[in-house]
Amino acid sequence: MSVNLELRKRLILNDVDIDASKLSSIGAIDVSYSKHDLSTAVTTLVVLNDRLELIYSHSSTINDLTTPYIPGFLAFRELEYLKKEVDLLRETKSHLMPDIWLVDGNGILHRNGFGLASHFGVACDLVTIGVSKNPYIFDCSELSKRSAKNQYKILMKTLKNVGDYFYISHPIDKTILGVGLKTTLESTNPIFVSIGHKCSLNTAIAITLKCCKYRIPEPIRFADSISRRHLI
DNA sequence: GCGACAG
DNA sequence: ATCTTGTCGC
Repeated sequence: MSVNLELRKRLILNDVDIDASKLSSIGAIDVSYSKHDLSTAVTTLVVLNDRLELIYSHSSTINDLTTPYIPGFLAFRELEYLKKEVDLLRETKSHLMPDIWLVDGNGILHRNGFGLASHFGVACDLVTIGVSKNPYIFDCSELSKRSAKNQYKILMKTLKNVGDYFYISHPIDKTILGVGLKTTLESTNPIFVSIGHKCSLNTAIAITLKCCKYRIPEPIRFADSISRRHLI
């Protein structure tokens, strides 16, 4: 908990050294879990070039997973594994270090304004964007949760073209935390994009869109499918 | 007590 | 997250 607060002080919410028009590479990391063996998981780091082609991947098996997943505390479970993969890349293939990272989880679109993508960005000093497939629900009571879900349903119907989005604000202070973004013409459900670290929301949206051939951005799709394959 | 809640 | 199954479309 004290670690989180120390990291949070260093969070940066605007573009730092990022020129979306001349991105050379983009990275992603994903963790897949075994259903049969609760202590086993696989972490996969991928690097894609500016044409969204896979140019590097590395996977590590976790055999002693003990931390459970608790909603709102994803970073508590996954951060150490993401950090390990980045440290390894820095040691062995530093010339492949991506300009920007997509993280499977939210950035500031979070109860404490500091989700996994932000933790990861600050802890490793990387430019990160948070991407999640499901809406983050702030509300606690069943009643307000249901109304929040209904709100999302209504907002989803307003998305018509690729690149359309709706803002998601903090339920109390109303600050903008992220967007629900339509990434392909075919997809009914948006993805949820937020600032991770050292990146503005507009840049996060633009880069995420550039990465989408399908609903889920290519870097995350690659990391997800490779880590899942390693698990078998 | 049980299920739901980014993954 | 994980599992299954089926269905549609290229």
